[in-house]
Amino acid sequence: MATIKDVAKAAGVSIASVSAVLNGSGRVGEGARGRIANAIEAVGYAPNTIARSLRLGHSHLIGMVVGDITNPFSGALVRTVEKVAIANGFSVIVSNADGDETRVPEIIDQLRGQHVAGIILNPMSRSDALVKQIESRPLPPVVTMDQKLPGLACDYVGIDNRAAIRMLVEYLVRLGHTRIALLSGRVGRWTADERYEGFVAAMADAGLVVDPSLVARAGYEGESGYEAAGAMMTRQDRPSAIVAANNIIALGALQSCLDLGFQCPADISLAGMDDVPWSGLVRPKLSIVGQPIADMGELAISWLLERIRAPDGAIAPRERIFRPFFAAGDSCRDIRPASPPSPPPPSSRPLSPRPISSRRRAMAQ
Amino acid sequence: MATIKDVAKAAGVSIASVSAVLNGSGRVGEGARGRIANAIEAVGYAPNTIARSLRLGHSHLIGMVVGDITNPFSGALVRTVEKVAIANGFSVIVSNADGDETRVPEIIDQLRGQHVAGIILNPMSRSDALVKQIESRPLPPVVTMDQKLPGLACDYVGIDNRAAIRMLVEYLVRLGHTRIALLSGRVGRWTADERYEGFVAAMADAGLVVDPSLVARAGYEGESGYEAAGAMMTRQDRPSAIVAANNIIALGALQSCLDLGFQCPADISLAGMDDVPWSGLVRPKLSIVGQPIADMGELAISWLLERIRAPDGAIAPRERIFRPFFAAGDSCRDIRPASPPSPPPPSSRPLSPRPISSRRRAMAQ
DNA sequence: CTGTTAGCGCTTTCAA
DNA sequence: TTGAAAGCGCTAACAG
Repeated sequence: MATIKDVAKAAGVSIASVSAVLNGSGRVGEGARGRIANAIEAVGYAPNTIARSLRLGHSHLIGMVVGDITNPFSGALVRTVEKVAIANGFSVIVSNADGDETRVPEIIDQLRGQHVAGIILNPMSRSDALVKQIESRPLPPVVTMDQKLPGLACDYVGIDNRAAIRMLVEYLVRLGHTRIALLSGRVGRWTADERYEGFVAAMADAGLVVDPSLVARAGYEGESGYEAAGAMMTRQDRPSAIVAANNIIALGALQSCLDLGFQCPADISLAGMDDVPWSGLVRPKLSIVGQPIADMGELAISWLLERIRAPDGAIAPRERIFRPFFAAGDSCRDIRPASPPSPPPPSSRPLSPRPISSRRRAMAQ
Repeated sequence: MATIKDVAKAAGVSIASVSAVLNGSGRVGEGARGRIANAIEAVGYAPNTIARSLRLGHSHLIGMVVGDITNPFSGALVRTVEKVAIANGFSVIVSNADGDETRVPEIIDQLRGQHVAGIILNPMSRSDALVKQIESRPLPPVVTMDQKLPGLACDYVGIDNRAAIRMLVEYLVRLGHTRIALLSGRVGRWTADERYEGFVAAMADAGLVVDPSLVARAGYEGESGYEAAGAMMTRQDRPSAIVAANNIIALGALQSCLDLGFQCPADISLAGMDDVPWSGLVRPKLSIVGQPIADMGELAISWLLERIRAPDGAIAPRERIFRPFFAAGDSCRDIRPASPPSPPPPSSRPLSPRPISSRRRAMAQ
């Protein structure tokens, strides 16, 4: 591997000059600059970022902790973050907690060891181990997503989970539904708890009772949605509508209903959170509340880069709660006894039929 | 950040002893060992892997170059690779070429600069820039996926793309189709070329002519599939069946047909490559030829780790071509004049109705 | 404008 | 069993 020394020798200059050229400080003369550029090409030199990092005291690596890399939500987020990071000379280490929040602390220790310049963190929960670790160890700049981390001087980017679920519940209520089920993630997983609480509050505000047996807290995976929905749909007093707390659960629930021979929305109405790339092709098209992933990802990485560049403690903790958006599909039935054919959606964001490609782009960029 | 020096001072020993304890060389006495362990805990020491990497000449980072991180195919691959890598003490840097093969060389240079221990590389094409770079620069151990890189002493993991497309064509031919279109990726993109050639060969073997105007080489993105299919379907002599060279194209094409008011499979038959997580919920369910992603990812990272641990040049280049599998959906119509209702699928792999969750797992793990 | 040099934190000889 | 010291490749004073 060619080093800066080789370049210097090939160009007949000192390593300081090579370094200066590499870092753009204009202290090098035209002639030398040209010879150095040639030498770099000739010896196939690529700067050793490890040595540079050691010298500088920090790397140009950014750690990104996602809950589940196979969720298209994560993929879209990673893509956005990576794009901005690379444009700024940083690389991204993606760490996948694989749905298990207890893995977060060890992932962070790993990242600490890599001396990453900053971390974009979905903490997933507020486990004791995580809190303890964060309190006891120094951390690089951090931007949290999905869940706030109180007591840590970091930024937070998220959406209002309660409001999001509320939009879903209110939509269903307006369609005449009263017996509404909720499928959410496991207890202790932050967004799952928030969405659960939003559900309870919205139901109460609508004057409806929450049947505890119609609330499942099984997990964010497709299996969970499939099984929980199956259990509810095979009961005598099955719900008329199901709210799913994420995209994967919703798809699992839909599959379960179809497998059991139910029609959607004829027999069961279904509404979920988060967009999926091919939502336009899933039949029936799901009514959803989505998150502006690209905007969120861009803000998160921008804030992180600011923090990395700013002197320690110069930036006060910031937070931005994005507005979720509603997109009506045809997975929910109007079951009011006598009523106009269709109520207006609760949000201004229209859902015209558009090709999946553009919908995908809307989600991914 | 505490360094090895701080630990040494706190323990009243030299840094050499601390290092020895950290690395398990048993040259340190009991007493010293105990004091060092305490000191490490007391100062909250985490080894600086950057310094260690500089000293050792290599990092515990693995670079992974994917074609398009938003393609669920990539997500599943990353997940598998990362899981195995972490279990072996490595971290993964994910680099996204974002569909643009000309970005691969610079990505590799980036990774070289990071002094990654190895690279899992989807070269995407065999561009001059890439070949030149690979010939002229030293590279860490490499395992290529999707496309072989001749002349490089590395391993290769892929599938037989021609055979995969052939399965699709033969399936359609058996259903009585003769006017079959192909939507593939751009010219120069390896898998796209291979799949195109497989298509031509399979058509010839079936005694069918390839209508050049029914072959699109627009790109692997959903937009491409949408537009190309739209153009073909609005012609007078539209095809009776379309073969899509990847999952995203297939979904775009399906959306396009539906938007134009065509029924699938009544008006148009559609078959594609690669599974998608929610394939069970897309209506109609697509007939596809898939790749055993998890197996491929696991082999790739295992081979890479072997190469990283082996002395230079100790392992001869290996390659493994996985068998693609066929999974029948109901997106293809039998248009033979008088015939039995349905032909047997060309492969033994059954496609029973299964919940998306398990299908997802089948794809992702 | 250019070169010399002191470290960044670590591992690893080599002496003691 | 221990410690001193060299040096991985780079950047940034500082000296010329």
